[in-house]
Amino acid sequence: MATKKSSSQKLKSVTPSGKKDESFFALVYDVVRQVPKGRVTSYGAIAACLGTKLSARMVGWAMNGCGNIKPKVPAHRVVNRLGMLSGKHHFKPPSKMEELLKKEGIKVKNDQIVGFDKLFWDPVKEIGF
DNA sequence: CGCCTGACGAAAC
DNA sequence: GGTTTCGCCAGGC
Repeated sequence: MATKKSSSQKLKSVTPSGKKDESFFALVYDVVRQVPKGRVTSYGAIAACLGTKLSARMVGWAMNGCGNIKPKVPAHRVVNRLGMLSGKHHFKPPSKMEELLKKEGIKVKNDQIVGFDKLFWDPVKEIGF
């Protein structure tokens, strides 16, 4: 690759120049895609990062097409504030979510992320909004 | 054009 | 202290 990842690539909302047509749906996908492997985040954190913290529901709702989006969105890294795999039931194979998380080094016990507190990845802190 | 739903979150009871 | 309900915002029918 010619360019080597320009250091911190802050996507910060998709506003190239007034082209926010992507709806915040794409924004959610972008943020989730930036989640490092072995890390997890919560819907509310993403929502807050986008500015819609008033409605974390929209974030999860945006994932409605998680299997319909172009680049694969690691929706399995997104869980609710409790660290529970709330969206696992929406995956093609519900167990796929735990499998992916376990593969990344994340332990899942009883549909809940073990050490969610340390694995928690805050987009607002990393991206800075 | 209007009602309902929706993978959360926090407050209220 | 656990359970329930409302609230947010936006899209789908």
